[in-house]
Amino acid sequence: MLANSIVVLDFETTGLSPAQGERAIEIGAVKLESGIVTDRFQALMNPGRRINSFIENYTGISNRMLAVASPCAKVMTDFASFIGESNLLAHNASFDARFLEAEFARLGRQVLGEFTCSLLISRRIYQDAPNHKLGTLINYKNIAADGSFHRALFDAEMTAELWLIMLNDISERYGLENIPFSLIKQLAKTPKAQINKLLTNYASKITKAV
DNA sequence: TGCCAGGCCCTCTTTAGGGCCTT
Repeated sequence: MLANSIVVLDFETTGLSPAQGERAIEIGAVKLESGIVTDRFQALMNPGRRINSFIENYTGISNRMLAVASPCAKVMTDFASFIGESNLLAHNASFDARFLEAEFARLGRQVLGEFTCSLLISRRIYQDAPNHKLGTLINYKNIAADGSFHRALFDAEMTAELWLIMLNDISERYGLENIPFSLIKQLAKTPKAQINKLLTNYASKITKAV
């Protein structure tokens, strides 16, 4: 079903915009290879300043926890080794991509893999869902959730499970055995009204090729 | 708590506005 590997990641941060000086405070990620979780990464990181009470309440991450965490530079250096040149996935990837790029830029690094977004795919595949928040989609697809949302590793794990189910649903709906990353990239930017045509045509080409 | 930002996406659109998502 999923031929290539991908790293599913999630950041907890001090706010919404690295351009406004916000920093990462936790990174969580799982590595998927052929649809199986083969590795995990989780670390809190000290942003060098206190976080506000909203972020403490929202994430459950306290200033006391961050005071004893490694600095962002150490954690992000380790994370760069973890992801290597893997392609990347996140729920609302534009948010996580901005923070990954910003934290890497502080280290003189660049993101090597390509991002895709489970939010954009879910809006196309699950048009009847109540909304497309991660937690809502987990309930919508009856995925067991035994943990705390808004913690990085748990959200990454949930995004990965949702991702595999989305790929499976696409596979079943259109009779596809493999869904290459290139098709996912195309799917994420195709208007909703053209999704059926895109996937039907792709399935037709695959069938003819076989 | 919900504004800050930014990209996507819909519509009462495209010379724009506002909701959805992420923390």
